[in-house]
This record gives sequence, C-alpha cells and structure tokens, in this order.
Amino acid sequence: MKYSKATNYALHTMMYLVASETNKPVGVQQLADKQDVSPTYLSKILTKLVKAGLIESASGAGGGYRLKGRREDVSFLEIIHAVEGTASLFDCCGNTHSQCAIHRVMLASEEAMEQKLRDTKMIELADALPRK
Amino acid sequence: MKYSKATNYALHTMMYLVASETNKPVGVQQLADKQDVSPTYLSKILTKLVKAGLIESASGAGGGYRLKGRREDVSFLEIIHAVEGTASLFDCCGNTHSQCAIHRVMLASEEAMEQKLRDTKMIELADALPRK
DNA sequence: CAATCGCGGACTTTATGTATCTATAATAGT
DNA sequence: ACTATTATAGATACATAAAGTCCGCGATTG
Ligand code: SF4
Ligand code: SF4
Repeated sequence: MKYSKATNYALHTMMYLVASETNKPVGVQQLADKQDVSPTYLSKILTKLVKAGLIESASGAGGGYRLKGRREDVSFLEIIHAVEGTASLFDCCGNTHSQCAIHRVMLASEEAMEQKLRDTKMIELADALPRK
Repeated sequence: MKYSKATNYALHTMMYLVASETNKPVGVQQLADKQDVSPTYLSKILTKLVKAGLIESASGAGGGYRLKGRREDVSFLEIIHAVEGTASLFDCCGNTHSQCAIHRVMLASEEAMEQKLRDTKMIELADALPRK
C-alpha cells in the first residue's frame, strides 16, 4: 500500500513543466537527469501522461514533452490517476453493492483524499520549488 | 497502490467481533470459515491485531480471539494501521523536509483520508451487517 | 540522407503479497 | 499427568506487481 516511484517521477516532471516559463518541448533526457532515472523508464511513465491528455509529445529532433492544456488546470489527482489508475484502493469481493457499510466507509475515506488532490493545482506551489 | 487482502480480512473479522454479543473468545477456525481463508493465514493477520492491542488471544482449548478494549472505540484506522503499517503512502527521497511543497500536499491528502477513517468507529455500522 | 527523439514490446530483476505446512508452546478438561 | 485443542512463529512455495533495461520502429528536423 504505497504509491509507486513512477508517481513520484510523474509529479516532479509535471511540476517542472508547469513551473517552466517556455512552452518549448523538453527532451526526456533532460527531465531524467534531474531525478536520476533512466530516460527510457521515465519515457514509459510520461507516455501514460500523454495518453491521459495532460501533456503532448513531439517526435524527431528538437522534440520532447510539453504541457497540453492550460497550466493552471493541472491537478495532483489527474497525474496520480494517470499513473496509478483510477480503480478503487479497496477492491473487495467484486460486487460494489452499496448495501455494504464497510465498503461505503472505505470509498468515502478514499474520496476525501482524492478531493484534496483534485482541489490542489500544481501551479499553486510551483513557485515554492527550488529554482533549477 | 491497493489495500492488501489482509486488510479486508482484518476488517471483516473485527466487524464480527464488535457486532457479536458475547465476549467469549472465538476460534480462528470459525472466523476463517466465514471468509473462506485458511485459518493459519488469518491467524497470522490477527496476530498483528493482537500486537497492536486491538484484540487479545487465548491459547489452549476453548481459546481464540476477543476484543481487548471497549467495543465503541474500535476505529477503521486502527485496524488498517495494524495491518498495513503506519508509514506514509508517499515515500520520497527520505528527507521529510517540510520545505517541499509536493510532500506537504501528499501528506495532507493522506491525512484527510485517515481523518475519516479515524472518526468512523466500527460500532456505528455493526448493525448494518447482515446477520450471520 | 542522417541525426535526433518518442513509442512499444519483450524481457529481466526485485520486492511484495498470498498462502501453506510444520513445529512449538500454552491451556482446559479428563 | 495425559491428551486434545488452539494460538504463534518460522520456513517455504507461489503469484503478482513494481522497477528498470534493451532494442527496433517510426516520425521529425535540419
Ligand atoms: S467490504 Fe463489503 S463488499 Fe467488500 S468484501 Fe466485505 S462484504 Fe463484500
Ligand atoms: S516530493 Fe519533495 S521530499 Fe519527496 S522526493 Fe520530491 S523533492 Fe524530495
């Protein structure tokens, strides 16, 4: 029951992209250097963000990744869901019957966490990031 | 990033113990039957609950498990922490420095979930459980 | 064309979760 | 004291997921 490291990498990358002034594509090599991850692995993670519509990629020389939507809209939850998936943390016997009280409590608590993550946008704290 | 099945078993067992009228020890065999788990495996999980002080065990004939504290006090969070551990879901570079904004957000969201789990006591919904 | 760069699949390696088996220790009833 | 019962702990086996690598393909720039 932990976030995968991939989530960590995705969050840091997105934070960098949101905080960056320009809108030029940034190569995965450059992004990977800042977090000492192998570029190929980071690329695999960022592809998930592309498919989720958070960023877009440009192939070929001078290519890389850049934000797709408005930078003010990027929330923590979107990133986490793109990497970890949107399934519930609590998967019981399959039947998501709303009769079960245990199930309801677990879902409600999970929703409380997601609400906070949905409400917090990356741009809110992009300035607190140490200059790179 | 999912709760382990062990958490599920622990929650159901505790729910049963809280909902039960008597305070007599219940054998692991009986508890395991209700959830189709192997008794030895369930025993290993319940031992964690014992060490966490939630229940107590009685060896020997007529032994088993029973609640230790007051039945009104058992919260979801205690059980989950006993099984999954109390470590943060988001383990980054190790330094829990409060300067990092990302870290703060992740911890805050996690705390929101835990708050809900801490506030919800098992007894509140013990009656909603189907009679067994 | 040639160098650059993201994409995708296959693969290896760890780590964790799940589960069983067995031996040991403690207790109750006889 | 003896025996049946029951929790505990360790070893072991298996399954699944996470973490990371490798390589070839296709797209793009200059
Ligand atoms: S919590 Fe409810 S839905 Fe989930 S396994 Fe238990 S009874 Fe089924
Ligand atoms: S979130 Fe903050 S504390 Fe965690 S790894 Fe990133 S910089 Fe370090």
